[in-house]
This record gives sequence, C-alpha cells and structure tokens, in this order.
Amino acid sequence: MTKYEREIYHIITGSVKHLTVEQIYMEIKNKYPKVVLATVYNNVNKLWKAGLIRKVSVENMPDRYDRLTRHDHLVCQRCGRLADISFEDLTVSLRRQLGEDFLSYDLKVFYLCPDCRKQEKNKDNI
Amino acid sequence: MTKYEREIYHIITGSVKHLTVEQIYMEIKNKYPKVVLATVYNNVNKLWKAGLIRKVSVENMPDRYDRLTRHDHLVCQRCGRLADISFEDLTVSLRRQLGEDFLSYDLKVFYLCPDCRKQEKNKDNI
DNA sequence: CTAAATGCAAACTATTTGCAACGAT
DNA sequence: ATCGTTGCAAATAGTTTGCATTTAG
Repeated sequence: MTKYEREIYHIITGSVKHLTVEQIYMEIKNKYPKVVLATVYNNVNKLWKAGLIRKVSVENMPDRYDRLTRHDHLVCQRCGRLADISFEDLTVSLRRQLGEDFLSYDLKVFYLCPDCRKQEKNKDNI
Repeated sequence: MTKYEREIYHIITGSVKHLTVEQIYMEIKNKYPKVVLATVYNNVNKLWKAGLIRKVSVENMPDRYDRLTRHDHLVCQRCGRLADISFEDLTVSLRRQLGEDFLSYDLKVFYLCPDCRKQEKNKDNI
C-alpha cells in the first residue's frame, strides 16, 4: 500500500460518512497539498477493485465510498443524502430463495430526509 | 403526453429489458428518424420524475430504465448485465424494522453472469 | 535499478442546458 | 397567440487515460 492508498483507505473506513472522490481529495489535500484528483480516483478504484471498500451509486449523484461493515442505506429521494441502517441480514434468505451463488447484495431504502420533508411542507403551505 | 413521451414509455414498459437512453434512442429512431438524444433524455427524466418508470443505477454503467412492476435485480459484478428476480417483498418487514415511513426500496443482488463465469474459469486454466 | 505510483493535461462518457424554431391547442 | 416540446449545439460533471517524472523497494 502506498502513502495515498493507505491515507484514502483510512479516510473512507475511519468515518461513518459517505464521501465522494472530491471530498476525499479535499481532505487529503490538507495533509499532502500536491495530490491531484486523478490520483484519488486511481486509488479509490484500486481499493474498490481489491474489495477493500464499497462504492455507493445513487441516481444523479457522484459515487460515494463506504467501509465494508455490513449495513444498508437510507437514501433521501430528493437530495440524495445517505444514512446507515441495519436491516436484517438477507444473505441466508437470498440464498434459499434464489439458489444462485451470489457475491453480495445492496439494499437501498428511499425516503425523505428531515430537511427535505420540511421543504415539502413549506411548499404545501404557500 | 407527447408523441415521444408515449413512445418512450411504451418502449420501456413494454419490454423486460433494461434499456439505456442510447438504446431507447436507437429504437425510436427507426420510427422517427429525426429525434435527437437530448429529447430522449428529457422525456425519460420527465417520466421518471412523474414516477412512471424506474431508473436503475449500477456503478460504472450508464443508467438504465425499467417498468415499475415489482421485482428486484440480479447484477453481474463484472459486466453489469441485469436480470430480473422476484425476491420476497420486503415492504412490511422494512416498515416493521425501520419504523420510518419510506417511499420505496431497491434491492440488487450481485453475481457473475454465465458468460463472465466462463471467462473467469478460462483465466484460471491458462 | 526496476517497477509501480504520481502529477498533469487531455480525452471521454453520460447527461444537461440555452435557445431558436416548431407544433398543438 | 401561447406555451410546452423539439432539434441542435454547446456546456458541464464525473471519471479515465497517456505519458513523462518521481518515488520506493
């Protein structure tokens, strides 16, 4: 593992946030001011391909990265904000129902985050 | 609904495929040769925002569009190919476990599609 | 000394936007 | 006549790539 790889790995896994490449880049820049965005992209991809981090894709949002610890996501339908949830582990039941040997699964639950719910209410009252 | 909107809606919902905007565009072009890509994007977005179709985002893939009929997806980890599956409906149990009033959910199960599995095997044998 | 990682710029893909012309009410 | 839709071109966002240079083992 190189300096940046390790750094990026720790930024991603040592936080409960869901950071975009841009955000990771900003954070690394504090410590290593001459890093460039492409390097972050390269390392993040390397980590992802090595199965060390998780990539979270949501429609109309840049990809975000996450630690592997088992959990699911609550996604705001409107602003894309992510929050962690721990719904029951579906592995066994997927295996039973699908028979397929699958590698992993990804469960996203859509909702309106508190902020966006507020905005919706305000709209109604106008 | 305009001509294109209706057409696009039928292309998406009348098939079990998971088409990209590019593919929808190609298909429409047969019937209406002077349609442009941007129009397809606009209409697909309109339909999506109206809640009439589903958008399927997978890492490193262009977005694909799908009918609403309840089903989940099997996603090839390697080539991104999509297949439909009907895993048990999680709505009730999500509501029970999360308490949150959520809008919908999205379950993707990753696997290696037959083609990609073959390729993996070939690699091993070299 | 070698191989891999980095910085940098340019390229690319997917998608969106602004605007003038068009078409349907 | 008006307003939304289309065609078109240009812009943007996110991401990847090629290559010369640097770095680490």
